[in-house]
Amino acid sequence: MEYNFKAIEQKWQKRWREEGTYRVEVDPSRPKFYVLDMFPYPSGAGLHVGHPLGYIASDIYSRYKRQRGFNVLHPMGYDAFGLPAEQYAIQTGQHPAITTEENIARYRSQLDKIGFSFDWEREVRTCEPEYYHWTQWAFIEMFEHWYNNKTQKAEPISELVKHFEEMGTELLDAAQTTKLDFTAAEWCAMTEAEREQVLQNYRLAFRADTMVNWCPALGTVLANDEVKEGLSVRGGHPVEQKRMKQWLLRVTAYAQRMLDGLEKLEWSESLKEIQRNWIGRSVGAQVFFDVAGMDRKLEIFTTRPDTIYGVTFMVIAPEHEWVAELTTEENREAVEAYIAETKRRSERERIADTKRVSGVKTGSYAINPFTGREIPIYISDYVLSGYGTGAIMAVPAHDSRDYAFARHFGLEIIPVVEGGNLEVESYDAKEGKVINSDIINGMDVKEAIVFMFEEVERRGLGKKLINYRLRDAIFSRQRYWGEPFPIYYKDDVAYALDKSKLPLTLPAIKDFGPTAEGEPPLARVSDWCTEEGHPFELSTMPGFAGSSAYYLRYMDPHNNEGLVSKEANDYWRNVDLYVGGIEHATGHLMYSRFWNMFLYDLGYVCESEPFKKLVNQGMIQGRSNFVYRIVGTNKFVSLGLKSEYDTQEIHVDVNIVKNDILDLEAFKAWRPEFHDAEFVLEDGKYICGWAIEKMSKSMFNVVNPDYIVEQYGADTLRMYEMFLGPLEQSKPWDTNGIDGVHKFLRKLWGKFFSRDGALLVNDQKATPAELKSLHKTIKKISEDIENFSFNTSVAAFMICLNELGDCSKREILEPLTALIAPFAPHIAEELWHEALGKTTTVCDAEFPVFNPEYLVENSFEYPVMINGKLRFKQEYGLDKTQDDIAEHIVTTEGAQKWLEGKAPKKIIVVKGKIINIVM
RNA sequence: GCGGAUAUGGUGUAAUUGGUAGCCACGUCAGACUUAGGAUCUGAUGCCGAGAGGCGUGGGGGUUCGAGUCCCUUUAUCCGCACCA
Repeated sequence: MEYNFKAIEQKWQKRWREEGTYRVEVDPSRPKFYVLDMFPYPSGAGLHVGHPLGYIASDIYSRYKRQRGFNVLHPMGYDAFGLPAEQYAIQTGQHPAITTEENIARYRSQLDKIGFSFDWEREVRTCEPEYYHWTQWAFIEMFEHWYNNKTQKAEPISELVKHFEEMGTELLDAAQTTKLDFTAAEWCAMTEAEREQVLQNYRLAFRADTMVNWCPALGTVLANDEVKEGLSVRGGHPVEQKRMKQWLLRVTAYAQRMLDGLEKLEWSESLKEIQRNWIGRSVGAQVFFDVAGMDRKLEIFTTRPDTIYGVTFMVIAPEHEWVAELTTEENREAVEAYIAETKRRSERERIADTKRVSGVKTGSYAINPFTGREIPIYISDYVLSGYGTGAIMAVPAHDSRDYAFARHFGLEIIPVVEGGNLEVESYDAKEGKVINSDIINGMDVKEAIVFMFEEVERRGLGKKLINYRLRDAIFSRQRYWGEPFPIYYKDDVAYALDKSKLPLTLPAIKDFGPTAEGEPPLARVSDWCTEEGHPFELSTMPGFAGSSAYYLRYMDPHNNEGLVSKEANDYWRNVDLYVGGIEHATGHLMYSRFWNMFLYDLGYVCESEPFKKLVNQGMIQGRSNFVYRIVGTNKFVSLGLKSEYDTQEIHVDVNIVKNDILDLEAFKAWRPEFHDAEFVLEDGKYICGWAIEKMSKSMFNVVNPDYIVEQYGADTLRMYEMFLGPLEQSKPWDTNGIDGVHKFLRKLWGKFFSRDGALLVNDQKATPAELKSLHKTIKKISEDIENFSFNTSVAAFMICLNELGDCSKREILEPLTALIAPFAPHIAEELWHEALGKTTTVCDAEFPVFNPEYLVENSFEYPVMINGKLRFKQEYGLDKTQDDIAEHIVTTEGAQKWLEGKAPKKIIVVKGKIINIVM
């Protein structure tokens, strides 16, 4: 009987579905384990062979944990709001809900073929009102809370209002947009609109008039992580800076906690480093500089107060609020021209020529608080308005940008740390002896930094301060296909909708582009307002809104009372293993942590971090194939002969190429223009060229998992994807080689059934060699799964089978079947029932336990002296006297000690020769 | 510029964590069975060399009895951040 994967896989997928094999419920009697994949955005192109890589790995792990006795939560759903469906809608008029629905159906059928152990009854879709109800709910909660830096947690806005009523801003330490100062009396005198204006300065979800990333091509604003090098991540359109009134999330409030939280997480060091850089904490000092002839103090931020004696000028950002005041009459024209030019330049241009030095004098002077000297104040766009205070003290001797600026404008350069060659470049002195600096002369830099932090405070010039690079997340999008904001306006004052009115459902529309006035699509909906006629917010939420708390919803997906019940959350807690791409490092993974910490503060969830362990699977690239057409003909020349002709390289569909050999008939049938193609062959074959490229339709290198399942079966696909290489590594997909894995599964089958279908499984006793082979494999597989080293697992299975030869003993095959079940569940299930006669699912078969006794002879033992002879590691047949050993000893010292009767720690034997004795 | 990662046969990779480099596959070659082979099975296969033997983990240096593994240095590729004061 042949291994009929098609029949087997269909049979078991159907049974699993009918019997609800993968359904899970809260069960306090068993330990839980939560394995999560980053849910996909269902694009129109469907899944390619790269998408399931992570799903397969997590599925293996889930099945393994289940076999180890854990109650495993392993859900799947769809991140269904987003730009592509909407762009498609704008072009075709097709409602995004419909395309999304179709795409989801396609994804589902593709996923089902691979045999995942998902509990589909817990499926969530972010675009469904029952789901986004809780996205909107969380937004209202954020709107109704502020962050108290003193208690380090979110607190209700009502508490803040009480504080204002009692003492104004006195003693308040809150996360805020700008620092406000008012008394209780002033607060009480404010109108409702004025108060709301003030509160927006503290709310965790708030509306503010700020500089935002505006993408004209997409017609929307974007968050920082959605912009890369001045271009939108999606689509690669130019992005410009624009001042707009937008909704934001005050993620900066949680900057320190998000930074600290990283310590406890089992994430890759590189991913943690990306988040650390993104948060960008830096410890420095705020220092106030007097402005000559003005009752003004210019505030700057510096991490190097020790270099203050080397400050010879100051620079403020063109957007700095005091530009107009600091500019003197004779410089006004130049300053205004410079600011106009800065505004005109796009973000991309600015990034492109960071080398260019530009700036103008304001005409004002500041006074160096330590030297008392007057120093000029400049405006330049190398100082960013968004970081620190938008003003810097320039130390040209020890900062490359200040140096370039000083050189360009002929400003004085005073070295304050020994070393470097200031004729050529600045000297970034992180250590060394301080010079030209009065009170700190002779100190080491490190010492001087500490001293100066204190000195600045002592002299009342400023204080120690921590700055973060992290920005608040811009949360509104001028688009249609997203969650509506549960916000309405009365006289332009924002109010949150009552939570009992949720969900606020997205109205159906026909035209998905912006209005003629440039308003978001929702402006077209005439009755987009409350019952009282107050207009709703027109923009919708960004993609990351729906994905920020989906892992919580899976715990309790059908709950209509809350996001997740306390009971479900107390049991499932948080995600034990999260598998997904590293591209979400500064987006989804930051927002999710923020969102979760906020809900944690409010007591809705019991864990402060959402994802305990995270594994980043690599990207699967495409492997393209080429044919070479002789220019001007319809004749194609094989790779090895192409240098003899003038040829043109053409991408050819990889699905009609096997092992780089072109299927000539399939090629002719592929496209009409190749119908009459002729070929120049080598050895009767047409060999194609190849290259590693991104997997995409236009390169004809997309491999559909459906096709692989059709040809080889899901179990082969699963094992081959793992066999391809280490999970974390990016690698090209290459269908060549899949035969090896497929052959292995057929061999496995052949252990249970003969070709004519006879059952080979017998009850003979296993030999020590067979048991050794089995237990070596059990040990290896257990370790590999825990380490996510699935590629070596597959190799271990192959070795085991090779070693077992034609052994068909139940004693060996039964544990082997349970061992391979996480990897190849269909064939394992079939063998489990049909060959081993089991009646329960292999998914619940106990994972075989490693018994070291079977491996004893293989272990490294310490040598034992018996009658003057060394008994040691029988495998090498050693039976040596002390003298024999002395001859082979490389370290005389080791030999000496050994001969003196001391016990060696380890004896190193290579090719039967002792090469070392470690004492 | 800063930070992180990677580099091993024709290809994907492995190496008990400092101990016989190349496991397991793909590919290639040879053989068997076949009308046939893009099927199946068996064997060989790092490179040079007829052989003995020599050389081999991007390059150079070091530590060590012993280095793919540790240290220094250098090159290449990939990724992240980037006028962040």
